[in-house]
Amino acid sequence: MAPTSLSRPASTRHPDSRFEQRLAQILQHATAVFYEKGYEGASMRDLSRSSGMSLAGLYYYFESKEKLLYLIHKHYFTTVAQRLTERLEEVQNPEERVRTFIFNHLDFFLANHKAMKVLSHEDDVLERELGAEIAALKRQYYHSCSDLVEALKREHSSEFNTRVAVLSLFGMMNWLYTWYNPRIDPGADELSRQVGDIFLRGIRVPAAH
Amino acid sequence: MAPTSLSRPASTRHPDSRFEQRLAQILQHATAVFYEKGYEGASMRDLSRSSGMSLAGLYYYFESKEKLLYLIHKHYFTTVAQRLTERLEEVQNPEERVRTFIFNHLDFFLANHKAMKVLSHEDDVLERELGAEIAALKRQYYHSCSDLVEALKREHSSEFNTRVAVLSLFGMMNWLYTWYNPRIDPGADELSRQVGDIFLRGIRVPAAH
Amino acid sequence: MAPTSLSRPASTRHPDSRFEQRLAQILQHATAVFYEKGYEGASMRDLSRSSGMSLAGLYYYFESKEKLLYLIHKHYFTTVAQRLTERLEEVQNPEERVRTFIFNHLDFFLANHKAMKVLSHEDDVLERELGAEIAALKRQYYHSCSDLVEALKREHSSEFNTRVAVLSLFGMMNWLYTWYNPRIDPGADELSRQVGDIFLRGIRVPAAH
Amino acid sequence: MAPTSLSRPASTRHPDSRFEQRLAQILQHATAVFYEKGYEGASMRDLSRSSGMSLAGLYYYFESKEKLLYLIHKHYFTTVAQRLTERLEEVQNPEERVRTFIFNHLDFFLANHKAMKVLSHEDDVLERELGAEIAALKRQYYHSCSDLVEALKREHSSEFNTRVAVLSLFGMMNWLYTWYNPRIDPGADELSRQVGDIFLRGIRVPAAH
DNA sequence: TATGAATGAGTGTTCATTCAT
DNA sequence: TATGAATGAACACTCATTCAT
Repeated sequence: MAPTSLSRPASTRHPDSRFEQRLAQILQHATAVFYEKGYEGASMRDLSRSSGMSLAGLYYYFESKEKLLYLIHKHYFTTVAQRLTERLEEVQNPEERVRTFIFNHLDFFLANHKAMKVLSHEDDVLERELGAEIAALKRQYYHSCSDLVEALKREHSSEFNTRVAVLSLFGMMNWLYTWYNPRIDPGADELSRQVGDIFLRGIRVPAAH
Repeated sequence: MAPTSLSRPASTRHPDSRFEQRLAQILQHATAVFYEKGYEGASMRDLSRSSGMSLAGLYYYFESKEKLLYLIHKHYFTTVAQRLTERLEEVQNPEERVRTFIFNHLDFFLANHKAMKVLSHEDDVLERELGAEIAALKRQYYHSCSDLVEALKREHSSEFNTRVAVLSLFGMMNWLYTWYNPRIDPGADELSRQVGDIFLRGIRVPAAH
Repeated sequence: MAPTSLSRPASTRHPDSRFEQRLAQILQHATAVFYEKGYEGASMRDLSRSSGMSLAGLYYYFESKEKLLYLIHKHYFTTVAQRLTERLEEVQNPEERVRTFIFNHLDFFLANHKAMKVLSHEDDVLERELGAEIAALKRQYYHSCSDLVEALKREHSSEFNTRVAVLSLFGMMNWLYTWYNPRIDPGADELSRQVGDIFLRGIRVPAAH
Repeated sequence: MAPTSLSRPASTRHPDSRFEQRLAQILQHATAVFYEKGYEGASMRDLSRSSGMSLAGLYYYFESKEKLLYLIHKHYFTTVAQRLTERLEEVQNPEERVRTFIFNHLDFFLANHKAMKVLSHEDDVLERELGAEIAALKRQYYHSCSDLVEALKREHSSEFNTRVAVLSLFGMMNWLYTWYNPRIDPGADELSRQVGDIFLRGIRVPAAH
């Protein structure tokens, strides 16, 4: 995890320093609190309590509550996108590549479900530069999915509205945070197979001619 | 729209009185504000400003900010469910009935997109009795969809996890609030056709034997 | 009960009119509410609720919350003082006259214990003219007691600080509202005998020479 | 003065720390404000003004207005009871022990008359646990007086209602806050002698036989 | 005679944040 | 590296009161 702009001058940090480790812990606690109470509903006092650090102490690690949310967004988005890249390197078949995207997303989603609710739910609270940066990350992630779907579409000579299809797929996946229950619902493997089935069968539309 | 428990004794109200009308206006303004800022992020002062009524004056119409959110939830959920019932009366074919559900939902969604974001986004902030009542409404709505899908499944002798399928469908539809853009995306008719296509094709899974 | 200055022009009132009766009822309800919550702690809404009259309606009968407290003070003080006058007319013996004062006070106190708590407890909240008028009433009542004690003192040729003695007597009597329990404590007759015993024995101090 | 439950963890406090000192100062200011305006009538803003600390700053020292009143009650009650214990250690004679109680009470009362008005006047506003704890303290204090009076009663073989007598004594003493004027009334020594005279002579009732 | 509707000022309390240490 | 102490601004909500009807 490598947050880019922190309150401390960059020159005094080195990767995986105690600073980074401590910050990562705080981010975890904060994620849990935002998960429970939402970003607006959570107070810095809540974060202080959950992390065991004093209110003032927290400000050594990030400069504002909003920046903290930014760091969370950035960390998880960077991570999920990076894993995706790694996994796609080993897959060539267009349909398998889409399935890989879905599996990667859901696998990460279920393993980090608190963070993923935060990312899904607190999508538009970041403002200005911070918001723009995260939005760019998301756009990029969206396009990496969109590209995979387009490739498949070409292979199948299908006809459908890619934008609607891809965003519907994101809807199926991101809405999970409202209903997924690990005790009764399938795990990442089976779930991504089922969602993949619905989506892939769903878009196999022979072009009309 | 008929809010159930208000500060005034029920006996002094009659349907569509000035009181009800004024409350309905306030609900509209409040919906717009919650849409913009979220429930937690919106202050009663924001509501006062947007509705043109004094802060104290608002409390004549509802007893708390939470009750206001409850009234919004209740109004829109009741309405969408009622329209569904009406529309389903005229449709017999199982597949058409599922398509009717989708169209009804998206039609209402797009016509009341601010409210629908509020309903989707502020799903779990209502507590205790208020929350339980709305949750019951939502469960009922979910089951009405689930029943339609089950009927179709029987007809097609398909095999799939109904729960996952139905909640994926809700995901496709409810996630709309994060991306739908009336200038570039299709209207309710076409959109519900496309979503319906993906979903219905997606679940047409012949039973293995 | 004849309050002196009300919001309605005097010319339109006549004694025991419906207006006076309604006001008297409101005063009773208000007394009960002030007894429970204190003057500052009670809201006009509480009074509205307890009297069954609308918030705005109350203002037809008195012009402010403070004036209402004034009316209560005035009514009860006038009444207890008037009864005292009547009772003293039939008693000549100095000691008996002091006992009559005590009995009159306690008899009234126990019969109107809610009001008496209000009078005792909300002693200094009335301001300016209103406060001055009630203070004058109380001073007069104090002096009527003080005079009786002075008369007795002369008869017995006792020596003691009259002010301290009389105010101690008032203390014994007015403090009652904090502890009197009708189920275990004696009634007005016996209680005033006991308090009278303590006080009268207590001040029978032969002058030193 | 050792408040029991504060917002800071007990482990980080040590007796007479700056925190305790500052809290004690605030308690003094608050006592003066409650004395002037009553508990309900005083606002947190009044306390802020009188103590020279910001409104929000006050909440660092106690968690609510009610808790503040509790701390005041507790401090003064604990102190007066403790002094009583010390003074009684040196007195054996039953009558002198009652006189010691009276002197101790009035001495403290006059030296802390603002606080004592608050304790007398805001007797029943504390609720639940807080109220119960203070009520227990008061009951204990009442019984320590009652025991002394009982002892005297046995010695004199007197007959009187102890409860009425003791509560009358408290009435004489606690009512002081409504009338005591240091410029014209006697000091603690003389005043407690006079009150003691009235009370002790008052209860010297030979048993009837 | 009484009230529904409304309000400005105020309530107790919490907010994210700062700064000396 | 971390915190105790403090703050101005804001929070949801209630206050006594008014006024057209």
